[in-house]
Amino acid sequence: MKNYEKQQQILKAAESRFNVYGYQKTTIAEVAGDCAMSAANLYRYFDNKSAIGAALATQCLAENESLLAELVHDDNLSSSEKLTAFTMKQLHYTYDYFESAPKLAELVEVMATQRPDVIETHRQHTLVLLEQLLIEGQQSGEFVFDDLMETREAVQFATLLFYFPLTMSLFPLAVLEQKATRVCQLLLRGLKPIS
Amino acid sequence: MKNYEKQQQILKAAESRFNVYGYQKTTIAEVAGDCAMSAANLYRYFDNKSAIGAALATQCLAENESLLAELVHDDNLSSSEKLTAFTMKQLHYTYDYFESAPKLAELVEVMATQRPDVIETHRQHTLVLLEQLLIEGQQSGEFVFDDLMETREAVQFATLLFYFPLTMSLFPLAVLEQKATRVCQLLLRGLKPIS
DNA sequence: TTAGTGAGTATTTAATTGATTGTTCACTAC
DNA sequence: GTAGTGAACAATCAATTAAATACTCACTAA
Repeated sequence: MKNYEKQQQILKAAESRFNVYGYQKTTIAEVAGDCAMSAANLYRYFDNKSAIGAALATQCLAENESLLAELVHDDNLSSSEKLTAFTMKQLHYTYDYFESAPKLAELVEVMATQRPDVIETHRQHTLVLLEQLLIEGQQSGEFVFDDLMETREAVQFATLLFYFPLTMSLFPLAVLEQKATRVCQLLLRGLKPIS
Repeated sequence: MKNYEKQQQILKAAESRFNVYGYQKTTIAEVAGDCAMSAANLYRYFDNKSAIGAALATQCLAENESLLAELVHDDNLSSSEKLTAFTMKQLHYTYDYFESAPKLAELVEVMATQRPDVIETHRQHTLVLLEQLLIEGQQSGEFVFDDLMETREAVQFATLLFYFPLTMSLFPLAVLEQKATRVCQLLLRGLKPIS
């Protein structure tokens, strides 16, 4: 499809701009100009500016999700190790992002208010990954719990703070790492079979 | 002390104003006027506007702390019940505050940026209460854990989200209650002795 | 029909300015 | 010395305006 290629071109141009100048400071006209087209024509490929941002944010969050999925399906780790690594990976991913690409972090923040569905979808995806992790642990006898749905949400909420953008600016990374480790330890004790 | 009484008078006047018009929209001149003094004279009792806000916020947070302390020292509850109730109480306190006194909630938000020490002190206080709760549970044999300091912080961080002002606007109360219950259940399983 | 455009509008943003307000200080009254 | 004040200053806020920008549409070219 020609359409798809044009969309990708636009997204690429937009990403470059967003990276350097930030979401709010780049104009549709500039992005269109980079693609050698008029602003009006760009609207044939995206409904509005938010849609471009949402597409990029989704892409960026999907990248994170695939890293997490890799972890969940890693055969060299126990389920306990995976759970801790899962939280740590999200923590580091979020933290590094806010350090190395603060302008793209701005994008995520804008999306959080303008397109909460993007963030919510991502939360659902990580919830599914967490679910897979828990099921695997249960099947191997490493974890014991009653209700899968309740447990996955309990784990997510208990660790949600560690990849909340706001938290990143409140505590230094070392502190967050330490606390996250401890929370995971405690959660794991709660998931282990009563031997 | 005369000084102390004047301070209290000022705080009372300020609180009334803050409650109705909010922190940012009330002026020092107005508060001073309510106390039948000039703005200049008010500065003999408080260094600046933030100091008045900080004093009120501290007072407000101390009120919450005393409710929590009551809970921790309640003889009719098991330690497990206390831990859940502890989290729930903080959740409801924060939520109700943002519902019923949104203007005072604004005060807390302003303090979070202008006077983070006020919030941090409150966090330390609840940490001490949590510590007492855990010690009691350990002594009664209801809880088992290695490191008290690590555990109290793990519990606090795992439940911190439930009384984060930001969270209040992201999820409805019913959802937060449900998730908090589940997180507490999981944490309690981790604290229980391996029987 | 599909890809594209320039001109136009309505909504956001930015800049300017003027008024408020937080804060200080020299000073008075007792 | 203690409690208080009005006047002055600098910083902040509000209102107004001007400019930029998101988005639409009638229209063209292939």
